[in-house]
Amino acid sequence: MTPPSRTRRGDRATAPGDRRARATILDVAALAQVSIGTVSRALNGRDGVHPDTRERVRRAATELGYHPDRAARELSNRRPTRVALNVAHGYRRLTPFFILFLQHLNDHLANSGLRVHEVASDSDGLPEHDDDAFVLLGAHPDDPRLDHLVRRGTPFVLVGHHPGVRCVAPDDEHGGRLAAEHLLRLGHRTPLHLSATPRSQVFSDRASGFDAALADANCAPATVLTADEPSAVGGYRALRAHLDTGARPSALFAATDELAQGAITAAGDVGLRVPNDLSVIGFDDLPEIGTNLTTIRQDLDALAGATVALLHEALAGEPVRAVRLPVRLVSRGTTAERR
Amino acid sequence: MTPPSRTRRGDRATAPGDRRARATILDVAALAQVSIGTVSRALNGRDGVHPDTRERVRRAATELGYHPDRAARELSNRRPTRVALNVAHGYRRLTPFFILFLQHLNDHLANSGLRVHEVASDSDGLPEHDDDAFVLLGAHPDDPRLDHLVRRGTPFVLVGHHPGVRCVAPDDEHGGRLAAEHLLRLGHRTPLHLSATPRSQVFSDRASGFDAALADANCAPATVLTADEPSAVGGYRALRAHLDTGARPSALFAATDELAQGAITAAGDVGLRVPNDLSVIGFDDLPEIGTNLTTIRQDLDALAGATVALLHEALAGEPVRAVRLPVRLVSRGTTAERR
DNA sequence: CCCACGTTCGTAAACGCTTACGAAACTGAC
DNA sequence: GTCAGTTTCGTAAGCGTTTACGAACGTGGG
Repeated sequence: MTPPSRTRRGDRATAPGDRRARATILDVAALAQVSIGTVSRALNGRDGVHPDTRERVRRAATELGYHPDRAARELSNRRPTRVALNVAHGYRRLTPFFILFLQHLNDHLANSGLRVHEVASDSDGLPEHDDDAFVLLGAHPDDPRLDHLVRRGTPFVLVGHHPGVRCVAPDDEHGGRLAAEHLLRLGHRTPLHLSATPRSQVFSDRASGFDAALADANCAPATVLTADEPSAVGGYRALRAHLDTGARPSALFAATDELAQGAITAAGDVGLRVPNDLSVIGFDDLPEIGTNLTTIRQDLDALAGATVALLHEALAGEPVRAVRLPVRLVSRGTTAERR
Repeated sequence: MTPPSRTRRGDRATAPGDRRARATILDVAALAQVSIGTVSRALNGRDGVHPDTRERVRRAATELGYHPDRAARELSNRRPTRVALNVAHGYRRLTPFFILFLQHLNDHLANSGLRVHEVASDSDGLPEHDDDAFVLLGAHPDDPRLDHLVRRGTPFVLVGHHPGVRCVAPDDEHGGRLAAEHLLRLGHRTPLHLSATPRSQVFSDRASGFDAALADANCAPATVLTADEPSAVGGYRALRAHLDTGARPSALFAATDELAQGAITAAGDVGLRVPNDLSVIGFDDLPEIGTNLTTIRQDLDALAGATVALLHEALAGEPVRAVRLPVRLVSRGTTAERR
């Protein structure tokens, strides 16, 4: 075997005092004591690389903060950078909200020289190597995919929250808070909270913001109704069951516009008028919801834009950061003063 | 002089029956009977190229539909693709509308791997060669920059209209039409039209759509008031002068929200109430306008997104197309039925 | 001990472009 | 007709990656 090739630039890694120069595959090769071909194969998951070697290369790459140059890769590959969308199992189902977000995301991606390659909807399976980057939509606290991607050094963005990874999310907790404060201002001191199962991070953040604001106003934590699915019918059934026990709440915070939708129908069916007898506030501000719903608005387009911006940062090897997008209260016709 | 180099791929241009393969600099060099170095210099406006040769290369490039590969160029340049914004002289001044659009455009560009290099605000001067692509904001019918860019084969997008070039614009004419129809529905058959000078394409499109709808309803063309500047004070002065002659119109279509703003103030100053005595409808739907203005809304974010999408098409050498973005009526509190 | 085979890896070419360098051709003055 | 200076252009290296090819090594059977 010939000794590791020392090209004219091979010694750059030996003098790491260099200015802002990004590490190249040559630097990694020098550090790991292998050739550039091996580095490429190791990092791209090609086989024919000894596990030990692969590990050594990976370590060298992370040590140097190496990220392949997009232009060079595209030139060599003869294809644009491809990003795959990967939806967490069991998480966000194909709700209207979700589909809407996907459309915005697609637009932003398409305007970015990036190409959406694949949308895996129910993948517990770990991401494969065919794609250059990933957008993860939601994640369990101990999602194996996260660990997998960081280990492999693949650029990715998580839409959701997780400590230590590059992620973006609307400020769900603050949204819950806004909802509570609005209701409190209207004189409702014992509002209901309508949530749903599966109870994702999103739902618990909204709930905890809501409860925190109630606590600040010296109110007891809200009674929680849990719909068996995060949809209009789920919301309907949950509230209807509650009302059928004779309960008569004056206000309700639904974790989703769809849940709110169902709740309003249920209220109507037992003769309650909204907002006179029952104030209802939702979350998301879906344009589809025809009613005049008071809700917490999140800007899907901004969310999509931020996702793509972070993706570019990931591709460029910039440091990890988390983005939290503001939400705001949109006060419309389904909330009123307590009578 | 050595004969033109025939590399292993040099003969591809000789067999143009190839499938979707994009023309490379080699093909152009072969067709123009020069070396690739000369092609690069000729097309990039470097000097040291004989005018005749340059012309020959240009012709070869357009004949083959050649566009440099972005990845290769970035790899060689060691810098991202740079795009310059270039504002037409005398056209859109720095109105709030315009600034707002620039912000959206900047966001979309930044999310695109593209970098804004330069904003030339008052440039009759022709674009130089430092940039890889251009966004032109507005253009005269016989703007020399257009011809210049097409000749040079530089990728660009015009925000505005011009036959034969890649451009994007809101549907101003249809917007004017919507305004007229709204006023007609409310019973106003002799509305005023408040426009401004300089009378750009934008203004004439809005006016012609307005007049066309009036004509369809068998109404006479609207009386036109022309403000001496497209601002709130311009609008104020124009309408105030008109009202001071004793005229008492029942409705007015302002070509921009700012003009409308000024008009409303003028009406108030002579004791006219909006919308009871005078209905006012604007155009643009600026978020800044605090009043409850009925207006024609255009989606700035969509406009910016489309601009960037077209820019990518230009960079990729795809065929020219023009995009026209829909606008819609937002009916609020400054228009009412004629009494 | 030799040979065939599989595994692991290094070498170098290729992607399409820009540009430093130097060679050829032309210019004009002498 | 020479020669220096000026245009004009061709050659080749280099940008950072992927990957086909083949070399080196280890393994096992005979």
